[in-house]
Amino acid sequence: MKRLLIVLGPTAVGKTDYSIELALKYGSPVISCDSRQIYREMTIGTAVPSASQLSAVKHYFIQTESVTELYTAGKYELDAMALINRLFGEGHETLVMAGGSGFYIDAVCNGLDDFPPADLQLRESLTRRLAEEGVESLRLDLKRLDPESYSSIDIANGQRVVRALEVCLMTGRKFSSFKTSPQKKRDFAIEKIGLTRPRDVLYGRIDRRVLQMIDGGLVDEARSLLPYRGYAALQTVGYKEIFAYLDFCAGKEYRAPVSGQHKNDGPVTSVDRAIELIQRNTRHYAKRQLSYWRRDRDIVWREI
RNA sequence: GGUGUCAUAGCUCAGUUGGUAGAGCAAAGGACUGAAAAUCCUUGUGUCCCUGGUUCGAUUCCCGGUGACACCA
Repeated sequence: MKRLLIVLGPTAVGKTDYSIELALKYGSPVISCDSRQIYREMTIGTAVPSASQLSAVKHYFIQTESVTELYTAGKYELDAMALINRLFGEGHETLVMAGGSGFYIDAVCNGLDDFPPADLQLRESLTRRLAEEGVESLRLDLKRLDPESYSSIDIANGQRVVRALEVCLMTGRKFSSFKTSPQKKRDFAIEKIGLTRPRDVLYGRIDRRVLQMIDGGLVDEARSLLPYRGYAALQTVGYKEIFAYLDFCAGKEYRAPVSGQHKNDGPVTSVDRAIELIQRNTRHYAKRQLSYWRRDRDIVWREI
Protein backbone atom coordinates (compact mmCIF):
# COMPACT_ATOMS: atom_id res chain seq x y z
CA MET A 1 0.00 0.00 0.00
CA LYS A 2 1.15 3.49 -0.80
CA ARG A 3 2.16 5.54 2.20
CA LEU A 4 2.09 9.20 3.19
CA LEU A 5 4.53 10.19 5.93
CA ILE A 6 3.58 13.42 7.63
CA VAL A 7 6.23 15.28 9.62
CA LEU A 8 4.56 17.67 12.01
CA GLY A 9 5.50 19.56 15.17
CA PRO A 10 5.61 23.01 16.70
CA THR A 11 7.24 25.91 14.95
CA ALA A 12 11.06 25.98 15.12
CA VAL A 13 11.31 22.36 16.26
CA GLY A 14 13.34 21.39 13.17
CA LYS A 15 10.81 19.99 10.69
CA THR A 16 12.56 21.29 7.56
CA ASP A 17 15.87 19.47 8.02
CA TYR A 18 14.16 16.33 9.22
CA SER A 19 11.73 16.18 6.32
CA ILE A 20 14.45 16.74 3.71
CA GLU A 21 16.44 13.86 5.15
CA LEU A 22 13.36 11.66 5.07
CA ALA A 23 12.48 12.73 1.52
CA LEU A 24 15.97 11.89 0.28
CA LYS A 25 15.75 8.51 1.93
CA TYR A 26 12.54 7.65 0.09
CA GLY A 27 13.18 9.55 -3.11
CA SER A 28 10.14 11.68 -2.40
CA PRO A 29 9.60 15.40 -2.78
CA VAL A 30 8.51 17.36 0.28
CA ILE A 31 4.87 18.38 0.25
CA SER A 32 4.71 21.44 2.46
CA CYS A 33 1.75 21.85 4.73
CA ASP A 34 2.19 25.37 5.98
CA SER A 35 -0.48 28.03 5.76
CA ARG A 36 2.04 30.89 5.60
CA GLN A 37 5.03 29.56 3.69
CA ILE A 38 2.64 29.08 0.81
CA TYR A 39 2.63 32.83 0.17
CA ARG A 40 5.13 34.17 -2.33
CA GLU A 41 5.69 37.55 -0.75
CA MET A 42 6.60 36.30 2.71
CA THR A 43 10.04 34.77 3.10
CA ILE A 44 11.96 35.84 6.16
CA GLY A 45 9.14 35.96 8.68
CA THR A 46 7.77 32.54 7.72
CA ALA A 47 11.16 30.81 7.78
CA VAL A 48 10.74 29.18 4.38
CA PRO A 49 13.41 26.60 3.53
CA SER A 50 16.64 28.13 2.24
CA ALA A 51 17.66 28.08 -1.43
CA SER A 52 20.04 25.20 -0.81
CA GLN A 53 17.39 23.24 1.05
CA LEU A 54 14.94 23.85 -1.78
CA SER A 55 17.45 22.64 -4.35
CA ALA A 56 18.29 19.52 -2.32
CA VAL A 57 14.80 18.19 -2.83
CA LYS A 58 11.74 19.33 -4.76
CA HIS A 59 9.22 21.16 -2.56
CA TYR A 60 5.55 21.74 -3.26
CA PHE A 61 3.32 24.49 -1.87
CA ILE A 62 6.21 26.77 -0.97
CA GLN A 63 5.58 30.38 -2.04
CA THR A 64 3.15 29.49 -4.77
CA GLU A 65 0.25 31.80 -3.89
CA SER A 66 -0.14 35.53 -3.53
CA VAL A 67 -1.03 37.22 -0.25
CA THR A 68 -3.78 39.07 -2.10
CA GLU A 69 -5.63 35.80 -2.66
CA LEU A 70 -7.28 34.10 0.28
CA TYR A 71 -5.88 30.61 0.54
CA THR A 72 -7.72 28.20 2.82
CA ALA A 73 -7.71 24.73 4.30
CA GLY A 74 -10.41 23.68 1.87
CA LYS A 75 -8.34 24.78 -1.09
CA TYR A 76 -5.36 22.99 0.37
CA GLU A 77 -7.28 19.74 0.69
CA LEU A 78 -8.13 19.90 -3.02
CA ASP A 79 -4.66 20.93 -4.17
CA ALA A 80 -2.79 18.52 -1.93
CA MET A 81 -4.99 15.54 -2.73
CA ALA A 82 -4.64 16.17 -6.45
CA LEU A 83 -0.87 16.34 -6.10
CA ILE A 84 -0.64 13.28 -3.87
CA ASN A 85 -2.74 11.19 -6.25
CA ARG A 86 -0.67 12.33 -9.18
CA LEU A 87 2.64 11.51 -7.47
CA PHE A 88 1.43 8.10 -6.34
CA GLY A 89 0.24 7.53 -9.89
CA GLU A 90 3.71 8.31 -11.18
CA GLY A 91 5.08 5.46 -9.14
CA HIS A 92 6.07 6.86 -5.73
CA GLU A 93 5.54 4.37 -2.95
CA THR A 94 6.19 6.75 -0.08
CA LEU A 95 5.55 10.48 -0.01
CA VAL A 96 6.74 12.95 2.59
CA MET A 97 4.56 15.81 3.79
CA ALA A 98 5.81 18.32 6.35
CA GLY A 99 4.39 21.32 8.09
CA GLY A 100 2.95 22.93 11.15
CA SER A 101 -0.60 23.76 10.11
CA GLY A 102 -2.65 21.21 12.00
CA PHE A 103 -5.92 22.13 10.37
CA TYR A 104 -4.43 21.68 6.90
CA ILE A 105 -3.01 18.30 7.90
CA ASP A 106 -6.44 17.22 9.14
CA ALA A 107 -7.97 18.37 5.88
CA VAL A 108 -5.69 15.96 4.04
CA CYS A 109 -6.04 13.08 6.51
CA ASN A 110 -9.77 13.22 7.18
CA GLY A 111 -11.17 15.60 4.62
CA LEU A 112 -13.42 18.55 5.28
CA ASP A 113 -17.18 18.42 4.86
CA ASP A 114 -18.66 20.10 1.85
CA PHE A 115 -19.09 23.56 3.31
CA PRO A 116 -19.24 26.45 0.85
CA PRO A 117 -16.16 28.67 0.80
CA ALA A 118 -16.32 32.18 2.18
CA ASP A 119 -18.12 35.01 0.47
CA LEU A 120 -15.62 37.76 1.16
CA GLN A 121 -18.05 40.67 0.87
CA LEU A 122 -20.50 39.06 3.24
CA ARG A 123 -17.71 38.15 5.62
CA GLU A 124 -16.45 41.71 5.56
CA SER A 125 -19.81 43.17 6.43
CA LEU A 126 -20.36 40.63 9.20
CA THR A 127 -16.91 41.30 10.57
CA ARG A 128 -17.67 45.01 10.60
CA ARG A 129 -20.85 44.30 12.53
CA LEU A 130 -18.82 42.20 14.94
CA ALA A 131 -16.52 45.14 15.58
CA GLU A 132 -19.30 47.68 15.93
CA GLU A 133 -22.02 45.76 17.71
CA GLY A 134 -20.13 42.96 19.45
CA VAL A 135 -20.72 39.21 19.30
CA GLU A 136 -24.06 39.28 21.12
CA SER A 137 -25.86 40.84 18.20
CA LEU A 138 -24.53 38.25 15.72
CA ARG A 139 -25.23 35.50 18.20
CA LEU A 140 -28.92 36.37 18.30
CA ASP A 141 -29.12 36.15 14.51
CA LEU A 142 -27.48 32.75 14.58
CA LYS A 143 -29.77 31.54 17.33
CA ARG A 144 -32.71 32.41 15.13
CA LEU A 145 -31.34 31.00 11.87
CA ASP A 146 -29.56 27.91 13.18
CA PRO A 147 -30.18 26.96 16.81
CA GLU A 148 -28.16 23.74 16.40
CA SER A 149 -25.01 25.65 15.54
CA TYR A 150 -25.77 28.18 18.23
CA SER A 151 -25.56 25.45 20.83
CA SER A 152 -22.67 23.53 19.32
CA ILE A 153 -20.11 26.09 18.17
CA ASP A 154 -18.01 28.30 20.44
CA ILE A 155 -20.39 31.18 20.87
CA ALA A 156 -17.78 33.40 22.50
CA ASN A 157 -15.62 33.21 19.41
CA GLY A 158 -16.62 36.02 17.07
CA GLN A 159 -14.83 34.50 14.12
CA ARG A 160 -16.78 31.26 14.46
CA VAL A 161 -20.10 33.03 14.80
CA VAL A 162 -19.34 35.07 11.69
CA ARG A 163 -18.49 31.95 9.70
CA ALA A 164 -21.64 30.07 10.75
CA LEU A 165 -23.81 33.09 10.03
CA GLU A 166 -22.08 33.67 6.74
CA VAL A 167 -22.89 30.14 5.54
CA CYS A 168 -26.51 30.41 6.67
CA LEU A 169 -27.01 33.71 4.87
CA MET A 170 -25.17 32.62 1.71
CA THR A 171 -26.94 29.34 1.21
CA GLY A 172 -30.24 29.73 3.00
CA ARG A 173 -29.33 26.48 4.74
CA LYS A 174 -28.24 25.90 8.28
CA PHE A 175 -24.51 25.87 8.88
CA SER A 176 -24.98 22.74 10.98
CA SER A 177 -26.63 20.91 8.08
CA PHE A 178 -23.34 20.80 6.19
CA LYS A 179 -21.56 19.07 9.01
CA THR A 180 -22.73 15.55 8.39
CA SER A 181 -20.45 13.38 6.33
CA PRO A 182 -18.29 10.76 7.94
CA GLN A 183 -14.52 10.92 7.63
CA LYS A 184 -13.30 10.59 4.09
CA LYS A 185 -11.44 7.42 3.28
CA ARG A 186 -8.00 7.77 1.73
CA ASP A 187 -6.63 4.91 -0.35
CA PHE A 188 -3.14 5.24 1.09
CA ALA A 189 -1.71 4.67 4.54
CA ILE A 190 -0.90 7.70 6.69
CA GLU A 191 1.86 7.83 9.28
CA LYS A 192 2.23 10.92 11.40
CA ILE A 193 5.60 11.68 12.94
CA GLY A 194 5.44 14.36 15.59
CA LEU A 195 8.74 16.08 16.28
CA THR A 196 9.21 17.40 19.76
CA ARG A 197 11.80 18.92 22.06
CA PRO A 198 11.73 19.86 25.74
CA ARG A 199 9.71 23.02 26.15
CA ASP A 200 12.60 25.19 27.33
CA VAL A 201 14.81 24.03 24.46
CA LEU A 202 12.04 24.79 21.96
CA TYR A 203 11.50 28.24 23.44
CA GLY A 204 15.22 28.92 23.23
CA ARG A 205 15.20 28.00 19.56
CA ILE A 206 12.23 30.28 18.96
CA ASP A 207 13.91 33.23 20.66
CA ARG A 208 17.06 32.69 18.64
CA ARG A 209 15.25 32.31 15.36
CA VAL A 210 13.38 35.57 15.83
CA LEU A 211 16.70 37.34 16.33
CA GLN A 212 17.98 35.74 13.13
CA MET A 213 14.90 36.92 11.26
CA ILE A 214 15.52 40.49 12.41
CA ASP A 215 19.16 40.24 11.31
CA GLY A 216 17.95 38.80 8.03
CA GLY A 217 15.88 41.88 7.28
CA LEU A 218 12.43 41.14 8.66
CA VAL A 219 11.70 44.83 9.29
CA ASP A 220 12.29 45.71 5.64
CA GLU A 221 10.31 42.75 4.43
CA ALA A 222 7.39 43.75 6.63
CA ARG A 223 7.67 47.36 5.45
CA SER A 224 7.35 46.21 1.85
CA LEU A 225 4.20 44.30 2.78
CA LEU A 226 2.57 47.18 4.60
CA PRO A 227 0.10 47.78 1.74
CA TYR A 228 -1.22 44.24 2.19
CA ARG A 229 -1.59 44.29 5.94
CA GLY A 230 -5.34 43.93 5.72
CA TYR A 231 -5.19 40.54 4.03
CA ALA A 232 -5.58 37.36 6.06
CA ALA A 233 -2.12 36.22 4.98
CA LEU A 234 -0.55 39.09 6.90
CA GLN A 235 -2.34 38.23 10.13
CA THR A 236 0.87 36.46 10.98
CA VAL A 237 3.26 36.45 13.90
CA GLY A 238 6.33 38.41 12.96
CA TYR A 239 4.52 40.81 10.67
CA LYS A 240 1.71 42.08 12.91
CA GLU A 241 4.23 43.23 15.49
CA ILE A 242 6.47 44.99 12.98
CA PHE A 243 3.45 46.73 11.48
CA ALA A 244 2.63 48.06 14.94
CA TYR A 245 6.22 49.28 15.28
CA LEU A 246 6.09 50.99 11.87
CA ASP A 247 2.83 52.64 12.93
CA PHE A 248 4.58 54.01 15.97
CA CYS A 249 7.47 55.33 13.82
CA ALA A 250 4.97 57.01 11.52
CA GLY A 251 3.46 58.74 14.53
CA LYS A 252 0.18 56.88 14.30
CA GLU A 253 -1.73 56.47 17.49
CA TYR A 254 -1.85 52.98 18.93
CA ARG A 255 -5.14 51.29 18.31
CA ALA A 256 -5.81 48.28 20.49
CA PRO A 257 -7.05 45.38 18.40
CA VAL A 258 -10.82 44.90 18.64
CA SER A 259 -10.23 41.20 18.76
CA GLY A 260 -7.15 39.20 19.50
CA GLN A 261 -5.62 38.02 22.71
CA HIS A 262 -3.23 40.89 23.20
CA LYS A 263 -5.37 43.92 23.75
CA ASN A 264 -3.07 45.32 26.43
CA ASP A 265 0.24 45.30 24.65
CA GLY A 266 0.26 49.03 23.98
CA PRO A 267 2.30 50.80 21.33
CA VAL A 268 5.38 49.07 19.95
CA THR A 269 7.95 51.77 20.59
CA SER A 270 11.12 50.05 19.46
CA VAL A 271 12.49 47.15 17.46
CA ASP A 272 13.47 45.50 20.74
CA ARG A 273 9.87 45.68 21.92
CA ALA A 274 8.73 44.16 18.61
CA ILE A 275 11.25 41.36 19.06
CA GLU A 276 9.93 40.62 22.54
CA LEU A 277 6.38 40.46 21.28
CA ILE A 278 7.25 38.28 18.29
CA GLN A 279 9.12 35.89 20.57
CA ARG A 280 6.24 35.71 22.99
CA ASN A 281 3.58 35.34 20.31
CA THR A 282 5.60 32.62 18.62
CA ARG A 283 5.82 30.75 21.94
CA HIS A 284 2.06 31.06 22.27
CA TYR A 285 1.66 29.75 18.75
CA ALA A 286 3.90 26.74 19.44
CA LYS A 287 1.86 25.99 22.55
CA ARG A 288 -1.38 26.09 20.57
CA GLN A 289 0.07 23.71 18.00
CA LEU A 290 1.06 21.25 20.72
CA SER A 291 -2.36 21.47 22.29
CA TYR A 292 -3.98 20.85 18.89
CA TRP A 293 -2.02 17.65 18.36
CA ARG A 294 -2.04 16.29 21.87
CA ARG A 295 -5.37 14.54 21.41
CA ASP A 296 -4.36 12.91 18.10
CA ARG A 297 -3.55 9.33 19.07
CA ASP A 298 -2.20 8.50 15.60
CA ILE A 299 0.88 10.66 16.01
CA VAL A 300 4.12 8.89 16.87
CA TRP A 301 6.16 11.40 18.80
CA ARG A 302 9.89 11.56 18.38
CA GLU A 303 12.16 13.76 20.46
CA ILE A 304 14.97 15.28 18.44
C1' G B 1 28.53 58.07 57.97
C1' G B 2 23.34 60.76 58.39
C1' U B 3 18.23 61.21 56.83
C1' G B 4 14.19 59.50 54.09
C1' U B 5 11.50 55.96 51.05
C1' C B 6 10.70 51.09 49.74
C1' A B 7 10.83 45.46 50.56
C1' U B 8 3.86 41.32 48.79
C1' A B 9 3.14 35.74 42.93
C1' G B 10 8.57 34.34 37.96
C1' C B 11 8.15 40.21 36.68
C1' U B 12 5.67 45.21 37.55
C1' C B 13 2.77 46.63 41.33
C1' A B 14 -2.16 47.16 44.25
C1' G B 15 -4.19 46.06 49.04
C1' U B 16 -5.46 44.62 54.06
C1' U B 17 -8.66 51.53 59.06
C1' G B 18 -4.80 44.55 62.57
C1' G B 19 -8.83 38.85 61.10
C1' U B 20 -2.90 35.13 56.61
C1' A B 21 -4.13 38.83 50.03
C1' G B 22 -5.32 40.35 44.11
C1' A B 23 -4.61 42.82 39.18
C1' G B 24 -1.78 43.16 34.58
C1' C B 25 2.10 40.62 32.24
C1' A B 26 4.81 35.99 32.13
C1' A B 27 3.58 30.80 32.56
C1' A B 28 0.32 26.48 32.20
C1' G B 29 -4.12 23.81 30.35
C1' G B 30 -8.04 23.56 26.69
C1' A B 31 -11.20 24.32 22.09
C1' C B 32 -10.99 24.23 16.84
C1' U B 33 -14.83 21.68 9.71
C1' G B 34 -12.63 27.03 3.98
C1' A B 35 -9.09 33.43 8.29
C1' A B 36 -6.01 28.10 11.53
C1' A B 37 1.06 31.58 12.45
C1' A B 38 -6.15 33.12 12.72
C1' U B 39 -9.80 33.20 16.62
C1' C B 40 -11.78 31.86 21.41
C1' C B 41 -12.10 29.79 26.65
C1' U B 42 -10.03 28.37 31.58
C1' U B 43 -6.30 28.57 35.65
C1' G B 44 -3.53 32.98 40.96
C1' U B 45 -0.85 29.54 48.35
C1' G B 46 2.68 33.40 47.86
C1' U B 47 8.04 31.93 54.36
C1' C B 48 3.29 39.42 52.23
C1' C B 49 12.48 40.43 53.63
C1' C B 50 14.33 38.50 58.81
C1' U B 51 14.39 38.65 64.43
C1' G B 52 11.86 40.36 68.63
C1' G B 53 7.67 43.26 70.90
C1' U B 54 2.38 44.98 71.53
C1' U B 55 -2.21 42.11 70.68
C1' C B 56 -7.01 36.92 71.31
C1' G B 57 -4.70 37.59 66.44
C1' A B 58 0.75 41.07 62.87
C1' U B 59 1.88 40.75 56.14
C1' U B 60 -0.38 45.40 58.30
C1' C B 61 1.50 48.94 64.32
C1' C B 62 6.43 49.40 67.25
C1' C B 63 12.03 48.17 68.17
C1' G B 64 16.24 46.18 65.88
C1' G B 65 18.57 43.91 61.59
C1' U B 66 19.44 43.05 56.27
C1' G B 67 18.98 44.72 51.23
C1' A B 68 17.65 48.35 47.30
C1' C B 69 16.94 53.31 45.89
C1' A B 70 17.06 58.68 46.70
C1' C B 71 18.92 62.88 48.99
C1' C B 72 22.53 65.11 52.42
C1' A B 73 27.56 64.92 54.03
